[in-house]
Amino acid sequence: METATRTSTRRRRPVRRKPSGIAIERRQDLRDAAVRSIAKHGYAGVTVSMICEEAGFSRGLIGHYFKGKDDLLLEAIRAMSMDVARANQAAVRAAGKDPRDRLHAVVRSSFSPPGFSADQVAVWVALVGSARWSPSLRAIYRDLWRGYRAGISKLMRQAAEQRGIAIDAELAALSFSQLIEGFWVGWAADPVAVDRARAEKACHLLVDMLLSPAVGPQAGD
Amino acid sequence: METATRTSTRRRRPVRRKPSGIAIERRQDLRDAAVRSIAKHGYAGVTVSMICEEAGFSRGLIGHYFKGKDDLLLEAIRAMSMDVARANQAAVRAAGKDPRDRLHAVVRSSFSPPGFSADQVAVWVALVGSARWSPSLRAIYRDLWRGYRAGISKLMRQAAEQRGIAIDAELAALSFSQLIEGFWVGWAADPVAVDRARAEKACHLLVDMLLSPAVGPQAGD
Amino acid sequence: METATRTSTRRRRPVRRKPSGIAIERRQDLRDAAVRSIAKHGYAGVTVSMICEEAGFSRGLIGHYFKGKDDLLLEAIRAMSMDVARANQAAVRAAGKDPRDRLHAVVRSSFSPPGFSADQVAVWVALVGSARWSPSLRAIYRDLWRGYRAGISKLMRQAAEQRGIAIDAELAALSFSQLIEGFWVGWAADPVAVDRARAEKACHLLVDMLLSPAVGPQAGD
Amino acid sequence: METATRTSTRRRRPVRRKPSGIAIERRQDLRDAAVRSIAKHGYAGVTVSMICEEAGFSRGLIGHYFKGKDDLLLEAIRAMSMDVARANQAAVRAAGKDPRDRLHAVVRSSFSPPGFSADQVAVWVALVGSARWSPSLRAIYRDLWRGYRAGISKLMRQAAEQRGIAIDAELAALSFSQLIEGFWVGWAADPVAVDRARAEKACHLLVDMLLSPAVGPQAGD
DNA sequence: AATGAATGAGTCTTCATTCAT
DNA sequence: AATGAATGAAGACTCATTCAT
Repeated sequence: METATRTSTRRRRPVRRKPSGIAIERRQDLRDAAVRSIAKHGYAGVTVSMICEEAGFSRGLIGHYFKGKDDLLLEAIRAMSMDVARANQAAVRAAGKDPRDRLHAVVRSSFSPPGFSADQVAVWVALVGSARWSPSLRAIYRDLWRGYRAGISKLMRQAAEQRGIAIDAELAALSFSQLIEGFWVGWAADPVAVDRARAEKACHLLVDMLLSPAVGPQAGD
Repeated sequence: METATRTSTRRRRPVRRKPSGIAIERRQDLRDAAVRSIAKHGYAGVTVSMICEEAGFSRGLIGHYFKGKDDLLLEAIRAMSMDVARANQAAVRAAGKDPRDRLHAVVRSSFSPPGFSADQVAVWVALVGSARWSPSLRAIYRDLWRGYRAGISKLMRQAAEQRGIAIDAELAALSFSQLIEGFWVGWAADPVAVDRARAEKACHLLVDMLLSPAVGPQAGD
Repeated sequence: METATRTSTRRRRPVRRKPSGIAIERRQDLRDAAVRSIAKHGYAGVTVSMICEEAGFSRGLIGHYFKGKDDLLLEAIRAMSMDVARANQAAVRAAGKDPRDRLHAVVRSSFSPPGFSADQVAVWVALVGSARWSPSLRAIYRDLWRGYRAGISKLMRQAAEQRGIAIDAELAALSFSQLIEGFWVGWAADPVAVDRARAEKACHLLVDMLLSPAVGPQAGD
Repeated sequence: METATRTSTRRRRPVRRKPSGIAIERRQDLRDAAVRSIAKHGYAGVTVSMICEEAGFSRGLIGHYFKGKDDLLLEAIRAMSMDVARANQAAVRAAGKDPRDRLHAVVRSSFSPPGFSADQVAVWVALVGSARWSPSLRAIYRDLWRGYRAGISKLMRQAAEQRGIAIDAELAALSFSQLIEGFWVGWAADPVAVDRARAEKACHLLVDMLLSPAVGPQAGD
């Protein structure tokens, strides 16, 4: 229904705004439930009821912690993205200083927990399959990949320099990121044909090939 | 080749011919309109109204030619898939006998019309983003890729034999297919970062790397 | 849910837009049902279900003929307003040329059908009680009264000139309009205390008093 | 006089005193906040959250002091009505003994503080616009007007006797009350067209006209 | 064969109320 | 006494499907 414009006068200071601990917890509960629900039913198939049931709360609760369904879904996907990104970063740091080792660490991280799980891949595929038609999802998607590729690109450049070869690091990073993404979406839809272990192996191989002298993407091609 | 977009020149309400001919044509009209609608609004965002309006018919018409919305959408995606497959096959045949040439021809075909168009990629992404949660879509997806990979695998084996190298042709085919799919979904969501020409270049490069002695996936690794 | 922006390409001409007779009829049905429903339950108390049931249709029908509940309610109130205005105009025309006769005719028209009915007064009161908080309703309200007062003001001026007295015609018209409105809202809430016949009598009397020499609102006071 | 708006200076969370005193004060706080909220959002648009926020308390507090939302709203409107009535009574008393002076004092009181304020008029209009559909509101409305008219009627009779003219005092009082109410609702929805000062002037004029010999409502007409 | 009118199920959202702390 | 977390009912809206013309 149409609402009048707020002609605010004499409003007292709004009652507390600080997310009060429990609020943070509930938002987290709902985000997690949303991730699981998206994984189970797809981005379009998920309903508020499903999420709340999954979280163990009543339907109306969502309104207390999120502006609406979209807001929650977006936050859930953002959180999942950040989890994946964090897992990669941790893997990189744990791999030592060598750029080539770090690249292989990213590959491993991309196909094993905590950066890779059935739910995470499913939500990622849901994101992929919706980003084209939703500006907000698209923004999440782009930001994540662009940052990711920048990191990979840097590692590629370092690894190439170290080995004394000249490569198109950006193109290498693009191949790297898209091969992983290709395996993710392929695995989500057909985990039999797109075996996880073989996918990882193929990615390791790609790194090796890209960093082989006179074989990888020559700078200035 | 018959692409979905080619039909855009079809006139509304064509003059009547044989009843059966009309039926075939109507189904075709609706399928094409469905493809365009999915490309425009996403798989979940498309409505019967949109499709019928896009096709130039009234809402109720769909019931005369399809069991329902899902039936139409499935057919539309199936048709799109077959168009893409046909384009690849034609490209392969046109490339001559050499298996390596044929692989490069598939790459070219994967990033240029008639096997590659904005609508086709969009619908493909819609398929990818829904296949996990729809048995029917999953079946379409799997059948297509499995057949595709079988063909690529065969070409990989032939090319390797020809060059006297031993490779894991299945793994090579898997990498090939998933890199292309990775580029497709990346391009759909971020065509700026995932440039079409560079994507194609990266795929050509992958073929070359895979078929390089002592670099590609060694059989028995 | 979030929807993508419409990237229209190749859209065919939309299928017919002409309100097809039956559409006009249904809109009318729904408008009438809305007026009755508002009269029965108040502006805020009315629901889409009530209106559709009152009209004898299913809940979903409203979406075919109106943008939504607000749209329908607005149209209904607008239509009611115009009915009242038309009734007044007809009464004025039927009253002959004399401006004083015409003013009395407006009074009569304001308290007898077709310009006055329980439903019309109820809807008017609903409008009065919501206009302050709804820009759209306010616009309807203002337009109607301003036009109304302009007409009354003109008649007042003519009647005064005819009788050779100088009055503040605008103030007279304002008094006239607000006395009638006061009686309407009073009658709606307490028809026993605010008797229709006595209300009409009081309004006739106001006209006479306003047009009495040396008693009414002197111009330039 | 106690007006609804005067309370706006009350501090949030006053220091505790006697339990009963606190309870009285809380009820008062909530009543005042309800009046302001109704004025701001309309009778139907007001929510418990709004009122509690306006009062500076948490949502749940209302349950401690009122049976529910309706109970609070009713009390708030009742309080506002009584404020207005009290303002009129005070004005009458302050005007001296002359009945005609007293009537003019009521007019003045009806268009100036503390009997007239934007919030009070707004809440009054909310009452007018809901009374027809709510037995409780209707009762408040009727009681108030009936008492009011009885007082005006008495003054009218006295003033007429004093001046030696015979009038229909009830009808005069009805005109008086409904003209004022008409101006109130008109001013609420269109304060530009229904100017406060001109409204007051028109009401003073009505009193004079009603009390003019051979012009006003003759007893026995 | 084609239309578009009508239906009703499904979903999101709002919000008064309850209640444990 | 006060808070705000949680519930669940109610209502608006969308849209696939049916069907009379």
